[in-house]
Amino acid sequence: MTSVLVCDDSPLAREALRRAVATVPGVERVTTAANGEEVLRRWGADRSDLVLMDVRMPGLGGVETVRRLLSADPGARIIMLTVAEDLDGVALAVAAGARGYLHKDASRAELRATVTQALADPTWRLAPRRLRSADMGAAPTLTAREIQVLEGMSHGRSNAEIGRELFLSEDTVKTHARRLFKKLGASDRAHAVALGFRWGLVR
Amino acid sequence: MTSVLVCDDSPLAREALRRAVATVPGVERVTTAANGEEVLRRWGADRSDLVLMDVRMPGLGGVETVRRLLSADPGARIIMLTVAEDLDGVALAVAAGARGYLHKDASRAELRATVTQALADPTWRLAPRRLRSADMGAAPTLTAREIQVLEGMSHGRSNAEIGRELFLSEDTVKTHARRLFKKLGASDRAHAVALGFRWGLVR
DNA sequence: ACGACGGTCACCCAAAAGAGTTACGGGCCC
DNA sequence: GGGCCCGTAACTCTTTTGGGTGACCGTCGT
Repeated sequence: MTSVLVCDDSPLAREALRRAVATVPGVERVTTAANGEEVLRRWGADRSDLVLMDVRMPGLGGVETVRRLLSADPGARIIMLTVAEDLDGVALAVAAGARGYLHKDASRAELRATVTQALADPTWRLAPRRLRSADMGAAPTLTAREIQVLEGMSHGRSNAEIGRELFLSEDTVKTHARRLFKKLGASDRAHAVALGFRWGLVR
Repeated sequence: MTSVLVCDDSPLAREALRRAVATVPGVERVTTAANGEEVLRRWGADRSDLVLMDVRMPGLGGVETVRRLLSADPGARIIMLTVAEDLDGVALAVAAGARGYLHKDASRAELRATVTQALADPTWRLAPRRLRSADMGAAPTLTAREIQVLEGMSHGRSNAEIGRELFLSEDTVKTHARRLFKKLGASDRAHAVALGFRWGLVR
């Protein structure tokens, strides 16, 4: 009987997650909880094979819940859910023993792939090197050039100035800019800079 | 009654800090806060002799919290906590009036020594010249409106979109934008967003 | 009562940005 | 050898931005 426990304080997110997880092949039961306390209570009576849990929750936070759950049951498999702003929390949760994490913007396919993998392989863990705060979650991978251009933007330089600085034509800078916008999902340079900060790509 | 206030958004780090600080000779009480807002709220009712605060926090950033705390109470003694990557943030916080900083991987002995020193000598400051890299004096004060506009920019919205969102004309948004650029010393919106992140004005 | 400041809006104008498209050479991986 | 990605560059065209300026109305403090 393969069962998964989904925990999120938002009823909407919880329900969406429940439905998504229920479509994963092999999953026979999905239970839900609204907070860390409920997860721990439920765990006493009924252990699931996998727990999906939001990092940020009222009351017992996600990290603290991971700690307690693992001290009660060292074999528990936990995947954290997170939003971009929460990189520190994810790092702590993984340090505390969570197996991996999913960005809340992850596609349904991504979620299903991760859950499938975690269920199939009880030893599965996210490769630790991917947990550097800079490329956590669905962190887009920018090339060195793109990061240089993004940094130029974050210092208030125009495309022409960035070009002079990097010995490139302005047109080339604009090409890099367009590509990095696309990768980051940014609508303009201000947005790109903000996302760069949020992803830890620039400082 | 010597008391210390510890502020970190991560419960794990907060608790570890609390325990470490509690072992410092002379410290009789350690209170905790999870974010900048809580520090400010708590400060109204109950002033501690020393504040240890993370630079990076959700909500009010560490730098902005330092500014507000000191404008409420110029005598407040604040030590910033940081990870290695955050040197600019530390420099800004110290420029804003924090007395010094501690690396998060500082040994417990180092932490205790620094806390002891800060408590013993109310005038203690980290040698300021060591932190000049990003120094630019006083932190800019943006109005609520200006911060709203800056936030809009950080989410990739155009001036017209920000206007619709805030029920303002585009021209008014542009006026706010021009003014906040001036205050921040920004050359364009991307630069303004970057400075907003560096000052802890937005996230 | 006066001035400073903040919020609102408008107009003009030049510069910059961004989207779309094409193109070519160099690595790198199957 | 054929993709695929990266870096480079150019072209056109539309939209947006940013600077300058002026103006009116509140509020707050002196």
